[in-house]
Amino acid sequence: MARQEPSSARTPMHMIISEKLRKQIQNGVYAPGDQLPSEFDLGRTFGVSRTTVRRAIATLTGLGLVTTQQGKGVFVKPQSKISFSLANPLTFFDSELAKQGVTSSLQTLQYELTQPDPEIRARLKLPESEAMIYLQEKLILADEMPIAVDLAYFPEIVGIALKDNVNNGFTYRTLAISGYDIESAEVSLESRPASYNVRDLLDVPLGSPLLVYHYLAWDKEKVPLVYGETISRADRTFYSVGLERSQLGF
Amino acid sequence: MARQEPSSARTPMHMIISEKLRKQIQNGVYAPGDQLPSEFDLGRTFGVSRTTVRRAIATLTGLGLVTTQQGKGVFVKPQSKISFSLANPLTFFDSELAKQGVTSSLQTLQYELTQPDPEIRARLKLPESEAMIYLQEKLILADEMPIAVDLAYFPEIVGIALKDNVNNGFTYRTLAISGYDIESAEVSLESRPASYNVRDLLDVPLGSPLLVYHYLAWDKEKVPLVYGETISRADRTFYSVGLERSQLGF
DNA sequence: TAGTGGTCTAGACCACGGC
DNA sequence: CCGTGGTCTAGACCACTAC
Repeated sequence: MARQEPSSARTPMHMIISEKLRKQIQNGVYAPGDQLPSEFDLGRTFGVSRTTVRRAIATLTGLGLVTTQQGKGVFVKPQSKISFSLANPLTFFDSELAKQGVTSSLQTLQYELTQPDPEIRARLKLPESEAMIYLQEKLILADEMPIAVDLAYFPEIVGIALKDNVNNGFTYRTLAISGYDIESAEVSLESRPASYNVRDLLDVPLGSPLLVYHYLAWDKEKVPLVYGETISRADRTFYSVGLERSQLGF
Repeated sequence: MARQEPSSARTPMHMIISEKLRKQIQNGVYAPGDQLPSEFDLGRTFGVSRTTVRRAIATLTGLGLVTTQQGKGVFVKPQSKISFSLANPLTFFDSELAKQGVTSSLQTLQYELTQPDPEIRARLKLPESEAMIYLQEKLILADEMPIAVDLAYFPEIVGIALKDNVNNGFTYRTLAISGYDIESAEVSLESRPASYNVRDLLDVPLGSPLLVYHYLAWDKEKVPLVYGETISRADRTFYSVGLERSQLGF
């Protein structure tokens, strides 16, 4: 039942197909928002089974070029990205996004006292193993679409003070209002594939790349005030910052 | 020929299988470096076809948890990441990586005069459309394995001055030696899926996440000295930086 | 030579969207 | 209702690795 050409061409058919479609998308043959031919049609035009076409489409999905919608078809994805500030991505994020022509909003999903993971406890330098923390979970929307989730962990004392201001503005600003002044911070950025938890919140396929911004902030006495992670869709966001001579590493 | 249970369970078999394996990997049932059962065996134990097993394995590959090796098997990937400095990732990168217990080296793939893309020309603010630039392409190795590619674009005058020092140290330091002092810079970070070009250089599967670090540096007169991109394997690297109060956005 | 993953087929049923 | 993508099968051949 299986048939395979004498492998005159070394490159597999699914790759030939995905490359052809990729170039057509890049060259504007299919514009953002356009629908690709159906899997059945593609199979007929390339003379391959539907399985092979699906393999090619899966590649394009992995490259972030198309999305599939059951019952409708395969569509070319728009590509624009939103900029976050690396020095402080989420303070004033609303005005910053407005500058980029994007309407934004915040949604606090939860704010609760809970027991921290050992890892979180270590980062916040909490000595006792029974110490509790406040967890704030927020959803960041741009143009009505969720683009990021923020998880912030506060030591209990800090968290109590924040309680009333939780819905105003954002982390660093909220801290300042409550009388906690940040003196320094350590931030880092990594990329991670989407797992099941965030997949639903951010409406992305499993395994698609996410940007994870970690932040740890201290007061004058080097006491940790907050640790957090902002998890954003890598296909919709990037981080940037300007650096002066004194800040460069030489 | 096709058989499908009455869909008592709503979740597809390939997802059940990938989730089961994912949890086993997370719980250490399969440690880093371990080999998973063969596709044939997994199909037998789960009572599904090999195609379905392969679909599950593809998910795990997308999550960065396993790698497949033709003729050998499926293996659990080790997970450690190397830190780059965000303020200046590639100056002194050797000593920085040594601190992390990693031996590193640099390999200049090419250094040549060429005609820039319109995008590069715009970033370097080159007025004439016939202006040429120097392109430096470098491979960064950690523990003998390629983890990043760096593409640096220099205006012609700058590039000539650099010619003799190209193999010493790295971009910013090389510039300083040649008498070009950087006064300020704008850097940004994004994540992008691996395309065919970098796939071979970095030895990663197509579509796996990459971190892309963009840098644009100017002298005192705000004349661009270099624009570049450092493209690194997201499963092997992250970026971090310390910030003082004055640098925070408030 | 045996065992592994990589590619591919022809056909089935299911779930969803829109007419 | 039909057309779309989502899931799945049983079996084939190829390419690579190891013994």
